[in-house]
Amino acid sequence: MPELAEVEYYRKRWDCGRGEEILRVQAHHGKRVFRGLAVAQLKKELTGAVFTRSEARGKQLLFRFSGDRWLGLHLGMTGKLSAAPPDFHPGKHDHLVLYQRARALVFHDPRVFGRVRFASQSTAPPWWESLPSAITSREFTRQRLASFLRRHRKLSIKPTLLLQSGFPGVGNWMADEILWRAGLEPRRAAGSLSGNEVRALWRSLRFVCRGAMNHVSTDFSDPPRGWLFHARWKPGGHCPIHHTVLVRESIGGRTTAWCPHCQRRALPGLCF
DNA sequence: CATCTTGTTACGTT
DNA sequence: AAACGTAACAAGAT
Repeated sequence: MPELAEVEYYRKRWDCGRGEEILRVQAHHGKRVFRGLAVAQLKKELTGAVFTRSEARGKQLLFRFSGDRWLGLHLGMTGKLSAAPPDFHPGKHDHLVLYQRARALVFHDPRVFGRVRFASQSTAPPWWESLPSAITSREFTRQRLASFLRRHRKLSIKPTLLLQSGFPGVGNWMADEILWRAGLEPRRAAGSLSGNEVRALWRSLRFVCRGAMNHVSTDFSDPPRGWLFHARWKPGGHCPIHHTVLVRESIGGRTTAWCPHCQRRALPGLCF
């Protein structure tokens, strides 16, 4: 479930524990979220460490602790972070719990597609450092977008937007929202976009990412009225602009909702 | 009960 | 060598 803004929302759920020591770590070796990880070492090295700060990049989360300890989290499809009272008893899907004096920091993930990483080193771990720059950053230029689309020219634009190496944080609902606003058919090949269409896509990417961060990341409220978000999951949902019935189909293996009126090749697009 | 899912990755093919 | 398409992973909702 969590995309860009939801991930940022969950990151902040642990902010209340900043500056405080981890007294005890609850983690069960063998749970899927710990795949490839030495859980005993994580427990040992995080115990006694002070949680200092955290950051989100796309769907990736990195929590820093004193003593050069780094905890990486990915929330997968159903992951959530929360702060609970210090006497919290973990349930079946509470895979990692960091106990502090005043609270418990909980990582909960029923579907177990999420992932925990851990590193003990003076600089941020390599997997973090090599993440692409944010869509809302200065580095995300139209030229960079165009070259990414060229590299994946045979792939439909919808699954292209889901590639985290190019569009960090974009998930299924954001991709549909972005294409709708850019006026692009989701099945178009990434390499088939004209200059104007690339420009529209770039603007739409920035608009949707900024909007999602502003509206969703602080309190998990829904995006504003008029966003496709509100219509896309209802069968028979209507385009917020033209009230056309949305098409729902699987594209690149994911359910896609789109407006056959707005998202047509002959139209200039830009339903802002 | 069958089918669906807002994410990623492994694997075989192009 | 890269890019591409598909299946697989798991559990809960409908």
